[in-house]
Amino acid sequence: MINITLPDQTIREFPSGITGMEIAQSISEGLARNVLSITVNGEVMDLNRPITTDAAIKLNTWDDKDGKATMWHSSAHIMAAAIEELYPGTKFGIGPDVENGFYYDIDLGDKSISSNDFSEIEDKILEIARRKEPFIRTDIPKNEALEFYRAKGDEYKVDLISDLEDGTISFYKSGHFTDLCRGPHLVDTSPIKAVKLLNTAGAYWRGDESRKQLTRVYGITFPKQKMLKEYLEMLEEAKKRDHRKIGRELELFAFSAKVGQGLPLWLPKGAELRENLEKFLKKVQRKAGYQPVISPHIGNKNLYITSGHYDKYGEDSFQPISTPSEGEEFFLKPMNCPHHCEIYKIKQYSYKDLPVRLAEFGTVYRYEQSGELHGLTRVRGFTQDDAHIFCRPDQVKEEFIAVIDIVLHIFRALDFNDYSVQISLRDPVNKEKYIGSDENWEKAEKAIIEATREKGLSAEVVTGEAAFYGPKLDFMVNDALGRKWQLGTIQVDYNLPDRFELEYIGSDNQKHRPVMIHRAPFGSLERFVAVMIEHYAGNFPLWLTPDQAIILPISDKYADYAKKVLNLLNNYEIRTLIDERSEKTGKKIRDAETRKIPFMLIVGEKEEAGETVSVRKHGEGDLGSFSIEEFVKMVEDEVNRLLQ
RNA sequence: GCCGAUGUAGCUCAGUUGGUCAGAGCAGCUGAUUUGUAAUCAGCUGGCCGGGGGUUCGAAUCCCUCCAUCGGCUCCA
Repeated sequence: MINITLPDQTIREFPSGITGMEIAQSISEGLARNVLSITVNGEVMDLNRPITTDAAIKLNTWDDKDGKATMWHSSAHIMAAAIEELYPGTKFGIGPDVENGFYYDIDLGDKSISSNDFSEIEDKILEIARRKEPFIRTDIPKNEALEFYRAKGDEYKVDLISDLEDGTISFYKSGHFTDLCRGPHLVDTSPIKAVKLLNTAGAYWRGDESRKQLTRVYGITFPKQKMLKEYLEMLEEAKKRDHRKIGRELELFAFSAKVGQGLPLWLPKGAELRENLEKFLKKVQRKAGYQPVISPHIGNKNLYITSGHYDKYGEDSFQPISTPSEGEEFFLKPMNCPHHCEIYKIKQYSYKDLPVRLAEFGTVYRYEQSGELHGLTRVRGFTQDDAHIFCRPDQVKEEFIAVIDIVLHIFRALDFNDYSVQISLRDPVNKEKYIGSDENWEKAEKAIIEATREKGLSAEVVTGEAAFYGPKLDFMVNDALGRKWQLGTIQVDYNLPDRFELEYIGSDNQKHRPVMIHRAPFGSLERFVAVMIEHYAGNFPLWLTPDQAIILPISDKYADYAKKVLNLLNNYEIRTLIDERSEKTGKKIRDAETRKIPFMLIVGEKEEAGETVSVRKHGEGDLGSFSIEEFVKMVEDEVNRLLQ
């Protein structure tokens, strides 16, 4: 007999060799019907694998992440089986589950699949699912496995197996389709009740640009038809929040092919929004001891040779601008840090002067690959809320923590709760990608890890994601469709101070090298605004929104009073418009609601007589009659409440 | 950059197998209306059907190419 510990810590005795499915059946009929996989001592396994030792287990259903993962992983196999039936000769790469569904990378030879073919494949998947094909696991010695795929002519699987350690390799067979796979899988295909193929994409074999591009087919499955319907509705809703759509509707920004792709044009409303954000951050930074600086949009090639950017990115940048007579070469500024290093060098600093914090909303230009451009989140010209802190080595941790505080303060003010934190370290096996000594890197990475721990942030550590000059702490958020974007970033850098030979005079009257912290809480204003638009679905907080109120006169007769109200509100610095069209009030309200203006002030006979406004709040409705002073106070109170 | 898809008025979209197929709604303009909490009525303007080339008696529709956009991949200082 073995002891099985259930998630509620109760321990039950079972005969050795019992399976997950049998345990589920012993608990309840319903659980047995819904269970998808089992986690045994932290490892997700097939429900029909015997358990032979004492173990802590968890039975995973659709409501568990691991249950969904098992379902989707198995679905990928079924999709592959369907594709193999419909497109004989297809070769298969990898087919994992992902956050929302699964994909399979396939090589169709000279054939291709497009969304027109999806319904045929979906039907075939459901047909296989209904056959209730069991997933049968077999372990095969490595050389036999290689033989199997060599005979089949599937070079991708041969490639995968060749990289595996010698020994036995597990395979799963369902119906006619056998796949190299670690598992785990469903007991059989029957839980798959609804399927939707989402899109196809090109994907390089093993993520390597120099290798062949396979066709990646994305799909998602559900145990109930209704869930698929809900998922598709959710996707539709998410699309409504897309910043590209709202940006057009609210006239925030636009692109022009004539100006150039990836070069955003900020329209008046968008510029207002952005300026409000900038004002907010400038205030925060001034309080935190930052000094504004301004540097030009281009810089001499030598500047970037010194910084190392030329070596690293010179080839992939906008190509240099040459002066007509001297042939001197200049680059469009891709980074502010080299300029800020030179600003630091203008003056001699004592150890008592540090830290020096130089801040600039610096617009930078980077040649992003055309296929990478995406609305405002990935552009070729953007403005960083950049600053560089030059400090003594003993100040690094304290300064780093202060920056984390600024980022968190900003996220809190903007109601961004759903972010993740990532520590990006150097890839220790590919050191040639980076500049600087091992010693400097170790110090920098240690500083980030310690500061993050001290702030109690739970950060994911990813190696190989560091900048070429130093490790980073990145703040990531998801967009409406779940795509991850990096916003704030804080980087510790011992290398650029070396390259620029930055110095300060220590208490020992000797020259010392400062440490640099690169930091940008928003990251890029463009990207930040994009994410903000999606976060608020265009309903910005009152202090940020371009237009805070709109006055709606009932008829032309009250135009004079409306203008009087406008003047009063302007004096109180409430951003206010008037809708003077000879439209009915209902129409004016509708249009103001569509424009997502927070307050509508309706003025007619009563209001003029009583020196009041009738206030309607966006999305909420009529709030009743207010004197101008009362309304102003309400606006100010709300702004203060949001910004405190 | 790569794979795939898309591109019709400012916006959202119709346009059957190439043959009155250049349309609708909203927006805009003009006029009427003077309006009380999500759409007043009427009239009108507006498009080289992304650009260029080709096939055809004839192309929004088929082919080639370029550009842009969308979904991914790769990249992201």
